[in-house]
Amino acid sequence: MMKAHILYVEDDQSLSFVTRDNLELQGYQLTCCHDGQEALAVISGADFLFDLCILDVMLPHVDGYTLASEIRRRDPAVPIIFLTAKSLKEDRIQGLKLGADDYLTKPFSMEELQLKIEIFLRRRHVVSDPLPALTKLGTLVFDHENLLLQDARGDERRLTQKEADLLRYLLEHKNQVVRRSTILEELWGEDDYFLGRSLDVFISRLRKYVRPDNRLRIDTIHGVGFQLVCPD
Amino acid sequence: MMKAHILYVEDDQSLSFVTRDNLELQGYQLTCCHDGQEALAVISGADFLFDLCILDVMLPHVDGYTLASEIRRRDPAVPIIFLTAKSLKEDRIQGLKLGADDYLTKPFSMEELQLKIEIFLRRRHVVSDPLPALTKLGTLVFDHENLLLQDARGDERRLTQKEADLLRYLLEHKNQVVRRSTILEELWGEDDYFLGRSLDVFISRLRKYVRPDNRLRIDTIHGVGFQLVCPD
DNA sequence: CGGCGGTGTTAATGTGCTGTTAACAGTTGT
DNA sequence: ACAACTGTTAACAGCACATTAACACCGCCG
Repeated sequence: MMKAHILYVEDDQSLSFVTRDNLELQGYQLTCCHDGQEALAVISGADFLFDLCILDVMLPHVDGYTLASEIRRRDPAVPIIFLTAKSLKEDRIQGLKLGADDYLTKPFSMEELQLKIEIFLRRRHVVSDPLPALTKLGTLVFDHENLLLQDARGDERRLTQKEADLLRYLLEHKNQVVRRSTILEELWGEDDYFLGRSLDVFISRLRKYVRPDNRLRIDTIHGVGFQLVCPD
Repeated sequence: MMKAHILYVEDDQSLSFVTRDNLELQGYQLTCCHDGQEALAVISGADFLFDLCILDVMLPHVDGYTLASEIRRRDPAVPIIFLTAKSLKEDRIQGLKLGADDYLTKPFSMEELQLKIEIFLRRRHVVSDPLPALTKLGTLVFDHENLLLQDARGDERRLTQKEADLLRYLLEHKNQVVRRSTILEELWGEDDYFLGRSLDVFISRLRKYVRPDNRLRIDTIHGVGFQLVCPD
């Protein structure tokens, strides 16, 4: 299985250092941030979805709760563990309501953190997924189930079924050349001149939709078909 | 949708009563035991798997830890929440190592327990939402059991069974796109043109009913279905 | 370089899907 | 039998979307 990718947001540098060391030693791939804004930028800019987030509640600029709901907006399923100095019941409840999956009170033991991380990661691929299957497309988040395409700023665009199907098809064959005729057979069921022109119209629209991430392109392979080009 | 089946093992009868009442009100199906042996018998005898287990650590005859590993032997994936009087770090860590997924220290608040239950059930998708008799829908209160919808001013509207079923279905999938065909299959049992038009009539009515709260919308996803949009 | 077929893009078009109201039919209770 | 209530069908208006049209452009072939 892939190394689990963990986002860790903590403004206390010395604690952050220790924790990072420990978790990396456990074989996790860590991305550390020191304030909420940085974290948001990292999430928006990443080409992948994190497997788990560990957030300090007290952060400069953007507090942990706000950060958590921003993260949830982009990936409703990712487990979030809050770190907090307070251990008041009301704070815990507030945090759980706002989307935390678990709570750890500072000072915490590394062992306990590791155990809690394992608990959530263990379940990561067991999920039978009625939660929308989200796909990262560069910095965009594509939700085929809900026909939604979200850009790095969090703006959502609603797609039609055909648009979503075509985008998914290209995504399933990203960085590969797909033939016009294959797409038409696959998504339209037949292949004639006019449906071909229809396909062109759709490609044109998708190009507009993916423009927010300028590393994404849909290349034309003249006389053959198209190729969705994207990093990773 | 299936009610979530929860095993609750607790030897303190008065606490057990309160908790049971609360959780059943939330729409969970509870099986209560008062010691470890009874719990083991129940698990062995049941012809279904529990969706979640809540175990007191201090139990007569068989302690919570032993019980937990027995449960795990039968169902390695079921989430287990421990209830404990102690809140020592060593105890928590010990518990987590032995297969607990979360820990709650007595005395605990019912709200926190409910939230923690939800966190684990959500991930298993046993129930995307438990179906409490009363559900808040923005400022409205929806009582599916009694077919009542109450607005912010306290005015009550009586719903028909189908209206209530449809509203509940949308609520169970709020902020998700639900397909016409799925709704029809689920609530009407079949999917043809006329039933589809019937569905439109019902959606039209529900739109009227939820208008008192202008943050609530039922969006049409052309050619696909509907989406109940509501805050939180 | 010149032509032709393939493609990009925008706008117009028409079909099918949806919103809504009202009539209708079936059921229940009186 | 009647009234009240519920779900379905009808009818018509309105809209969204896939398709078609139109025109500009490009790249490959001679």
